Amino acid sequence: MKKTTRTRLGVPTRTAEDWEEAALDSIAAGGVAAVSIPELARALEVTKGSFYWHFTGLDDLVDRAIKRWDRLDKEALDQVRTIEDPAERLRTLFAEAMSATRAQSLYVALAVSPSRTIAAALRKVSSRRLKLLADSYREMGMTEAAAQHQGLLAYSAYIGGVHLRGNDAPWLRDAGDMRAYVEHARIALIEPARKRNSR
Amino acid sequence: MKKTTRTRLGVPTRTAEDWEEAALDSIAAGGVAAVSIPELARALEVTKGSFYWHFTGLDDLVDRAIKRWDRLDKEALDQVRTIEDPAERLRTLFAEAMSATRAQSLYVALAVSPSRTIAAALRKVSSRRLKLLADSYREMGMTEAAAQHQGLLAYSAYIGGVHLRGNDAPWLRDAGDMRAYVEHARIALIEPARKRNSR
DNA sequence: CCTCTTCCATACTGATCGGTATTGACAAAC
DNA sequence: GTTTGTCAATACCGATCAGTATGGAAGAGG
Repeated sequence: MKKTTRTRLGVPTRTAEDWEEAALDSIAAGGVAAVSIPELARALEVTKGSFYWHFTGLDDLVDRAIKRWDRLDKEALDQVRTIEDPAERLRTLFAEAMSATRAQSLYVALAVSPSRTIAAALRKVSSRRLKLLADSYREMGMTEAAAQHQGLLAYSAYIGGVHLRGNDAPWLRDAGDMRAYVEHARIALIEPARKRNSR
Repeated sequence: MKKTTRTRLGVPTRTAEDWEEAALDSIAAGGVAAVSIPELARALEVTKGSFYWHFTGLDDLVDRAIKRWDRLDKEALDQVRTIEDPAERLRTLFAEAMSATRAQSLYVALAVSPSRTIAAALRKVSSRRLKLLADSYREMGMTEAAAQHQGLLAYSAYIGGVHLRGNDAPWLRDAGDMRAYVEHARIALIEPARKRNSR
């Protein structure tokens, strides 16, 4: 037993993380504009009284939720970073993009936000992923410039893959076709970097 | 002199197209949730009284605005379709993605909408672009399956490119670097299709 | 058992939105 | 000049939102 969670009438009390998680769900579903305190309160089965105990206001919630997303993304990326073979690492990253997790939906949802702070957080996450991609290509023997560009291209394909999975698109519905496509993408985006110093 | 536009106190009266255009601007800037009748009215320098003369309600406006976007996208694509060389056609498409027009921003903004009708419109536009891409690759000698997958990959890079340009990202700020990247993408996404029947 | 802290409920305010109804001003047609 | 149709201003309604203020119930610690 670790930290004993506080309870109230049997059920555990809501934490700030609960609100942040609910906010991230809302953002992923309908964008930052869709985050509504009463709606989140209904989802958490509490009232606004709880919210304003944990947060100073809506901006506070959004900020901390995005910081949380940033942290989760970093952890997921650090996990991928442990894969030593750069080619396998790249393949894992791309396959992850086609799995359509909430983290991916969050990215596209935040991409259309006019907020400056959100745009900054987005740049931070993008930079991290771009760096991992470029590093991987560099490890495979590409020159600095080529690795940068190839990283940008792979990242574009990554984001585009998230889009393709969204909106229950009719493409790649079949699991076999999906595997074939991922293999196609691997050949197109990873294979050319093998044993080739530049382009 | 073509159709004499109606005027009022010297200034021309607002048309439904004016409202649709303003709505598309709002959608591109902040998503469908950002479309607000009072705000659009302020931008057009009229009041809601004008809006409800042209439209039955907010849904009506959004529907017709998206139909307009669909039409504009089709026209832009038909223009590209006139390019006879498939390789040059593909290069034009990709360069267009990196120009970050409003049409591109609209795509990503609509991608996070939970609406069914918007998702349907998005699939329609995507299918059209995917078809053009796959057709181009097929013309270059790729097999049906390879052309499909390569079209998906190019489309992903296309969408990702729009993302990269958005949010005033720090990548590819320099015009020279941008050209170098587009060239890199061309080599990676178009060149492999030359004189190769399959993959 | 008593007290203090934690967490939430309730009740309010002001602002904004979508939508309706009504009226009014201007332009064009006659 | 009169009429008719087009477009917009104004006023209003109900709903929903962010935010505040305050009271209260339950758990934790003594």
